[in-house]
Amino acid sequence: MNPGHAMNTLTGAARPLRYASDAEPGAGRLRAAGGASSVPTRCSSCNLREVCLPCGMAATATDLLVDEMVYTRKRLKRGETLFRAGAAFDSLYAVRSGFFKSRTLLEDGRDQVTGFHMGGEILGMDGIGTDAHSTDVIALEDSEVCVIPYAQLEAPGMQRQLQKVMSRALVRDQGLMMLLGTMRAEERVAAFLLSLSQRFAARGYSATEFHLRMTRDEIGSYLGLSLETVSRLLSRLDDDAIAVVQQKHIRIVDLTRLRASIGRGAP
Amino acid sequence: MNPGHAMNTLTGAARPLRYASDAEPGAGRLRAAGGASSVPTRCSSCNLREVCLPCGMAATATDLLVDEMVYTRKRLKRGETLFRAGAAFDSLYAVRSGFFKSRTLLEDGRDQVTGFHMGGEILGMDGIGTDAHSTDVIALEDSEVCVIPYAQLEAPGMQRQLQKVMSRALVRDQGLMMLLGTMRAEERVAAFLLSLSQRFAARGYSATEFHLRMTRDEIGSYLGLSLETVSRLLSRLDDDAIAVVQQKHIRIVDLTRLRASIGRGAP
DNA sequence: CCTGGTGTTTGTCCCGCGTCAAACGCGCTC
DNA sequence: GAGCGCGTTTGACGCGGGACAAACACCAGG
Repeated sequence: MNPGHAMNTLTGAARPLRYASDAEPGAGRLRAAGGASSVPTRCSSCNLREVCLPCGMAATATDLLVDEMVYTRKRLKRGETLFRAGAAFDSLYAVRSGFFKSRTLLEDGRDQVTGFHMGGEILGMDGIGTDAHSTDVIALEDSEVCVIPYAQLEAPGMQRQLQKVMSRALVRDQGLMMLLGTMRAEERVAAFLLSLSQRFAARGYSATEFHLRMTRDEIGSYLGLSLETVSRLLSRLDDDAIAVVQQKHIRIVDLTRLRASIGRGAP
Repeated sequence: MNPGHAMNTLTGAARPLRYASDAEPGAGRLRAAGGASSVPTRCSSCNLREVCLPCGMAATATDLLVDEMVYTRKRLKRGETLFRAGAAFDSLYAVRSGFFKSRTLLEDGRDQVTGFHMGGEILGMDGIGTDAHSTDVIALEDSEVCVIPYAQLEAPGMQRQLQKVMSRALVRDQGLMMLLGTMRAEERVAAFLLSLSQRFAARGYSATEFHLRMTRDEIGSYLGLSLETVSRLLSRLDDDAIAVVQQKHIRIVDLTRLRASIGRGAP
């Protein structure tokens, strides 16, 4: 249908540019419920090691290194802030459990949700360049993170790994820019659901049935739409029997048609 | 006017999140015309060292290191491609002279310009995570880049430096997301011009008078607008005596009002 | 010089989505 | 259980900006 190389989907259909997933290809199913222990965490025994920062390192070379990595944890309750824009940067954070949003603000008061983050993803990379964070990160449910002091990230293997994670974040952002720049409202909502679906699947949860942790307002902000439009389009997906939408509970019924609703086309 | 911390401008007015600038704060004026020599380039004698990747390293520690860094160059003519989405990643590129656009495509044929790049900026970081590029990068005028083989980037200082550059790119993208997600057409065009203005200024060119290297279509794609809307709004800036617009030549007459046109407000 | 191609400007139309408004449902606390 | 508040849904309306179209400016080549 198009000359160039087939590339870059937000739909979960094909190649790279899976715009909202830091999860690695090879990441199988794994229960990510989060144990009860409150001792410092050892990477080698973490159930997220396949999707987290050290991911790939084991295969690479320094398995021992991963074994020895131990981080302190931090718990956050729903609504609490992990860090704020302007705050001094000193650590990265790996999400162990829970769900976060990140948010950027313009000085005139407008703000936008720039990402939603779940288990295994790395937060705080926006602070590396300037030694200060440029976003707020807020827990959308009770959550737990590993604190990774940046000064401690010296193993050369880790450096490479972090660069990979950052690079993937860049590619993810390009996907979001595509979404905001070229997609119509209906497509944005579909792409959003498909992205969540993929990411839940990569973490061992159902790809077709899940709970939204964020409000319509937050979805709208993320997608560059009003909350009413988001609500309307979710209702339409329900009407069209593509998904069952009951408040924050989503069940995708017809994944094929959901994917299809992205590639061009008026209702 | 707003509770939170004053942050994140796209306007050149204040703090971080200068959304389209990889240039460093301390980067003074420097003529970036590009010498005539065709020998391999030594970083220590490059006129872009203050805005390029090694920037900050000299101050940091390993000045010798920078002295010894030598890279091969590559020339591109207007319209030529530096790399394509899907191509194997092996090098980063530092822009020595000229002007580039990067572009992402969706498999249904839609594409979007995701960035414009000028002297001192680093291209190709999208490939680090997956060992393959996810964007096309194309020269908008005759240009020259330094080729930096990724495998060669091993000095720990360089690793840190690259992380900083990548982090800043992440923050820059957040700025673009804000633009695409929350700004009205008029604001987008203003923010775009202000961003260019800053970046030219950081490189020693005039902040108020410059040539656009890209077409209206490319600007529109970047800003999530149609080319007609871009044209109309540039005409309006001219009518309102905020800028003189003659084809691709821009002269900003009233920087204050241009900045003001971003913070909320109907025409 | 004229001619064709590409990029830009400007006009007209109209629809997608933002805005305003009202009613509803769920989960609090008391 | 009653009352309240936040989040969601649905409707009505209007406008910003996309789509289409036509005329114009600039440049290269014959």
